[in-house]
Amino acid sequence: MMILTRYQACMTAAHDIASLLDRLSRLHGTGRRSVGLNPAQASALDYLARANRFSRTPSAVAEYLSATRGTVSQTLKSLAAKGLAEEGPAGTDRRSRRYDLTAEGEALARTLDAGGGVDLPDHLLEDVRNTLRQLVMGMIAARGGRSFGLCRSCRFHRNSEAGAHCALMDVPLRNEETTQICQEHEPGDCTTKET
Amino acid sequence: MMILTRYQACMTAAHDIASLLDRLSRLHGTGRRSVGLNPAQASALDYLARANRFSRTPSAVAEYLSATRGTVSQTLKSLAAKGLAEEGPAGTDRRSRRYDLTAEGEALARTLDAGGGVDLPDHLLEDVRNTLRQLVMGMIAARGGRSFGLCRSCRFHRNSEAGAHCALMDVPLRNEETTQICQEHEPGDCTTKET
DNA sequence: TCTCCTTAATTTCGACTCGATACCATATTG
DNA sequence: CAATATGGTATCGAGTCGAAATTAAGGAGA
Repeated sequence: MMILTRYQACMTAAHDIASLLDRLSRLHGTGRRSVGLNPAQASALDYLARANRFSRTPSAVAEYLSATRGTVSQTLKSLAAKGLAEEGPAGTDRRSRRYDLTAEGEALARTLDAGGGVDLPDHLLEDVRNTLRQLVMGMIAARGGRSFGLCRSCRFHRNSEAGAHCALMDVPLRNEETTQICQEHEPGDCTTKET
Repeated sequence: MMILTRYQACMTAAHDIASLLDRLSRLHGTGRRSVGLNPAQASALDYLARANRFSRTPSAVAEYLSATRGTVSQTLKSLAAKGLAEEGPAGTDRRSRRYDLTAEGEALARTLDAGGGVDLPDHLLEDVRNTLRQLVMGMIAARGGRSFGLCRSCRFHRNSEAGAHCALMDVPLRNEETTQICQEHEPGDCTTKET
């Protein structure tokens, strides 16, 4: 029984993982087809619900979802058409747009929680989460993408007595913003593993 | 820092996992767009390369990939048109078809190995594989799907001095068949964790 | 200020996926 | 021998996606 670990020459661990990811992608994708949103819209909605105000532009969504800006543009427009998001200017650059979720959008985003269909004992959920996180980070790093981590784990994050502060944008941060996704995130001093 | 494990009320581990799966799906999907095959064809090719002779029917592929028979029918036809697979009868039921990979198909399937873009140290790969396997099995079980495990881990698998044997189909098994995917697989006596 | 270059976003187009539906051929059951 | 179930296929429409072209705005340098 011990010889089983390499039971077949052509079945490497990497290949096996690729196959599992494949199946996982399909299971996950077909599971989400229920709330009136298609998978792309659901993904964008979920991201918008978790990203901070600097990171809700079409370009940021596109990079997060590994899609093109053109594709994402359509998706965001359709979310706006459904009344789930609102388009507006982002900052002083007048080319840049930002999509904020409406109240309905926020509500719908919360209902997507249970959609995963993951049904495992609690202690395994943590393992799964950490493993998936490592895997995502590895794949991101391999193709030179951004980490899209939480603001507070960023190397530009400062915490003074006046409150949180971003040293890159040089702006003060509201408290809840420090636990949102930021497109400018760069893995920091590792005081926390919630990247 | 210890309070971080539940840093935001709305961010459960299950939701976080769903989001990670989402991103993973997209990273994985966009990575495979290279060998002249589209993602669906690559998935089917990989499955055909690993499934035993009872499990290479359109219906089996459809259930494995969580797709409809209609969709899979197209995919398999296109693989045949490219000379990567051959269609033929499956067993005595004259409705049933079976797709076998050609030599070119086998060769191409092997080149898909490195496609995952997973770049992690070896000892982590095993962890990742096992975690993903558990996750897939959990999701399958939650929706009543089949496990599609390896023949030799099935509860119908018998091993006599005459060779391997399937107690469900009541047929003898060639040696290499015991390490292939079977659509009739039901998790067995757990003598091995390679399900 | 006037170019040249870059970047953000959108639009359009074609290839493709996918699910739904209807349909055909072949078992299987009563 | 019906009635029903099952494996597979064809077709259609909605939607995804990437590529390429376009528009608009910012920035750099002469």
